[in-house]
Amino acid sequence: MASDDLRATRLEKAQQLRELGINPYAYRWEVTHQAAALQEKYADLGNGETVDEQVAIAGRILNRRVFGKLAFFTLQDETGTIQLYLDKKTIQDSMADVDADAFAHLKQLTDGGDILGVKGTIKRTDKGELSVAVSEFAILTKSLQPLPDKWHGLTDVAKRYRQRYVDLIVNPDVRQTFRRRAQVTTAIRRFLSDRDFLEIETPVLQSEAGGADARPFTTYHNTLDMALYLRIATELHLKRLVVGGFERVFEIGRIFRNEGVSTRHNPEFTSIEVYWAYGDYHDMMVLTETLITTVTKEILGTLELTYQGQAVDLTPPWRRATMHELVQGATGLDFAQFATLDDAKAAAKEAGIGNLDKCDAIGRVLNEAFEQAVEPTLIQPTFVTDYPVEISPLAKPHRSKPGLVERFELFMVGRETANGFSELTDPIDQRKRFEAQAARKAAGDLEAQGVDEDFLLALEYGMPPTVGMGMGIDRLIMLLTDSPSIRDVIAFPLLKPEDREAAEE
RNA sequence: GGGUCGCUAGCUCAGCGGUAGAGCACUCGGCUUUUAACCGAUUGGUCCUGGGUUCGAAUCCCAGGCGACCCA
Repeated sequence: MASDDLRATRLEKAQQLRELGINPYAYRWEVTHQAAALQEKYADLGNGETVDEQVAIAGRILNRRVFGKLAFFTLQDETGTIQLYLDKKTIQDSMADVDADAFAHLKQLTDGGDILGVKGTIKRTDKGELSVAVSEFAILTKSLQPLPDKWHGLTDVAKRYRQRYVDLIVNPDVRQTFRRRAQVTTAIRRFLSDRDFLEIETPVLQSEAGGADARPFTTYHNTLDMALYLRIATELHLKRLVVGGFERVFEIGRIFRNEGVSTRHNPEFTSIEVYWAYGDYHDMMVLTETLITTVTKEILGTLELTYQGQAVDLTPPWRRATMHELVQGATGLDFAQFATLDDAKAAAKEAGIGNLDKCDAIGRVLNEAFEQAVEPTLIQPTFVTDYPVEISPLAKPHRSKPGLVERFELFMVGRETANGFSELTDPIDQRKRFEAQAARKAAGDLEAQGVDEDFLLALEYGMPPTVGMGMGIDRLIMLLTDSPSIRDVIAFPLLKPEDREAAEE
C-alpha cells in the first residue's frame, strides 16, 4: 500500500478515536515505572508467575501480535522494552465504564508507532517474557507514519541521518551512543568543576575569526550593517578571560569550520578548550591524561578499549615523544641537521614524503613528514611534543630548543585528539606571529587569519603564564562509542538537501 | 578533487533488454501464551531525475542529483 494510503488509514483511525470521545493526542499520563527498571527488578520472576504490583508505563508500540481475545504488544520507552499482555476479559472488565469495546478498539485502532499508556500488574508469561498484564490503556499519540521493517530496521545510511528520529526509534544502539555522549560531556564538566575550572561561554559571532587555521563561515548582521564570522575556535576569548583574572576556565562549545565533509569532519563540531594559569604544557599533559582516563573509566568501566577492531589501552602514563624523534624513527631524517629549506625538502622527498610544494619553512616540511610517516601509526595514546614555531602561532617558544614551541598533540587510533601548549604571553612576539599569518592570508591562504588587535591589547595588559588545551569532543566520543564516522556521534549531521532544485526554490 | 559501488512498494531486498516481483508493514477474515506469531485473501510503484540507443529500457549509453567506501 502506498505511503499516502497508509497515512490515510491512520488518519481515519484517529478520527474514529475522536468519534469515540478519545483524543488521539492526549495531554498526560501518570508514569510510575520504566521498562529497564522493571526488567531488572523482576529478572528472577519465574515463568507463569505474577506479582500484584500496580504499575503505569508509557511508550511506543514497536510490535503487535494480536489474537482473537489476547494480544501481545512490545512497548518501548526511553530505557528499553517490555511486553504488554493484553487479555480481552481483564481489559473489558476494567474499562467497561470508559469504553465497552475497549479490546476491539485496541486491536482495530492501534498501530506500530503509536504512543500508548497502560496500567496493570507484573506477569512473566508461560513462555518467559516479562510483561505488564494490562487492565487499562490509553492511546496517547496516534502515529501517522509506518515504522520501518520490524526485522531489518532502518539501514539506509542517508535516511538514518536525515530522519534521525526514526533511527532512534528502531535502533537501540543509536540511543546508547547519544546517551553515552551526554554522559561523557557531563563527566568532563564534573571533572573540571571539581578542580575549580569555570565554564564561561564566549561569542559564536565574531568580527574577526581566530585561534585556529581554518576557513570561517561568514554571516551578516542587518541592523549593525556588518559582516560577522562564526567562530573557528574559542581560544582567543578564553585567554582574554585569563587576562581578566579567571585562572581556570573552559568552554565546551560548537565550532564552525567551512571545510569539506567526511567521516571525520562535520562543518559544525564540538570542542572543549581549557586554560590554566601558572601551569605549563607538562602540567596540561598530565591533566589531559587524567581527564580522559577518569571519564573513560567512569563511563566504560575500563581503560582497555576496542576501536574498529583495534585494541587501544588508555592505561597511564601515556607515551611522550618529540616530533623530531618520531619523524627520525620513521624516516631516518634528523630535521635538526638541515640548514636550508631546500635541503630539508630534498631529503624529505628522498624519504618518500610528498605534497611538499606549499611548504615554505623547514618546520612545515617536518610537519608533512610527521603527518605522512608517523601520524597513522600512533594507535595507542601518544603525546607528541615540541612542534615547529611556524605551525604554532599561539604557542610560547620552547625554553631550551630554538625554533620550537612548548606544544603537544595527543594522538589515538592514528588521529589527532587534543592539542595544547604553553600559551604565548609576549604581546610583541604575538603581534609578529599574527602578522606572519596575515601575510599568508594576503597571499591567498584561505585558512590563515588576520591580526586580532583587541587580543593583542589584552595581552599588553599582561596574561599570567598559562597553558591551554583543546580537544575534539566528537572524536573522543567516536573512540568511546566505537563509531566509525563522526556522523554517528552527531545527532543531526550536515547533509545536502535530498532534492537540490527543490531546496533552491 | 579522483576512483569504485549503490538508489526498484512505507521498510528490507530480488529482477539486469520482452506484462513490475518477494518478505515485512497496511486492509479484510480466523485465532487466549505470542515474541520476525501463525493461517487465508486482498492492496500497494515517478524502478532517483533528464536525455539517448532500441520494435521494446528498471535493465544498455550519456549527463545530472543524493549517498557509501577508498584515494588525494
